[in-house]
Amino acid sequence: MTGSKSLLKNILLKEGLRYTSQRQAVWNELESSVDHRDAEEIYLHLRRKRIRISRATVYRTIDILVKNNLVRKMEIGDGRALYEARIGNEHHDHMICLDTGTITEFYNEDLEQLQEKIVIEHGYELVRHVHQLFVRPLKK
Amino acid sequence: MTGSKSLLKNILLKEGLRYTSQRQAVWNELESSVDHRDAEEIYLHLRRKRIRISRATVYRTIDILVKNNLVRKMEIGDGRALYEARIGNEHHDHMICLDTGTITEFYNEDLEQLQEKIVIEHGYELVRHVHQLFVRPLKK
DNA sequence: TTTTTTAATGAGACTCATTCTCAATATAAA
DNA sequence: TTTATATTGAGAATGAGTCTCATTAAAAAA
Repeated sequence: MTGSKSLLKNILLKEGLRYTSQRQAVWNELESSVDHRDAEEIYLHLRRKRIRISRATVYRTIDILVKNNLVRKMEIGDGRALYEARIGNEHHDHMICLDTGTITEFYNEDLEQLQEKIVIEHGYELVRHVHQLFVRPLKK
Repeated sequence: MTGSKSLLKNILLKEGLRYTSQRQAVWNELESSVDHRDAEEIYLHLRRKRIRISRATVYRTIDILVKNNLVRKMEIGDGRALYEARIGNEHHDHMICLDTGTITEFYNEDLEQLQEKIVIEHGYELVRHVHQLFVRPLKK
């Protein structure tokens, strides 16, 4: 059994859910891609590969993966949500180029610590955060 | 003519748009509230006050206000967009309590500067950003 | 002022991502 | 195997937001 297969199986087990080929297919799809994909793309790509799956199942599976931290959900304000596997993928935030749509990942330790500090000063603990920088190329 | 009335008029003038009672009503509604409201709330509140307006006009007016920096749009991931007037309201980001839904505004100069720095290091300039901290009350 | 021009509005149809329903199917426990 | 029940698929439903187009109302022109 491959690593990714047992990873998914363990999570489904922990959640008391059944292991199905559809759930594995969605996870494979996300895990094997470095891009940020939306649900429809995942659905279409699986169908193109002759995998029998419905949109509903794609959405339902993504929910499970997100709740179990295998996948991160991001919304960039155009109505759709994009997803990326967290596996082999350190925490990072996103920079979105308004000219080209290019998404660049960034990570800054000072920023992370500053967030923690701000939250604690307000009497809270940080659960998660959304940090998106909408940018344009610097013209020289 | 009150300040807020001439403010709106000036913006509509600049944009080559007409001044209407509906546009004024939407702006009044946003400007007089400190809360973060969604379009439906604004629509219902105006209707309750016997103001003749349609949902379409509420959305169309909010777009104008957002484009002209009178109003800030924020999406917290539940599908709706929330709006707040920028007037008498310094730039800030949001901390959203997952237990109570309470939205706390925060501002931190170091954070702002760090963002600018990160973006420049990647060869971009910052146009706008979304920074939301999802939190829970600290238990002692 | 009154008329004319044309932008804005309202009602409801439409879109699009996502969620729901429920009969059929497949998993895994017995 | 059989049984109990979780999962699936197809398509209906939802809900925020957008679009259409006939009607109305600003404001420019007369």
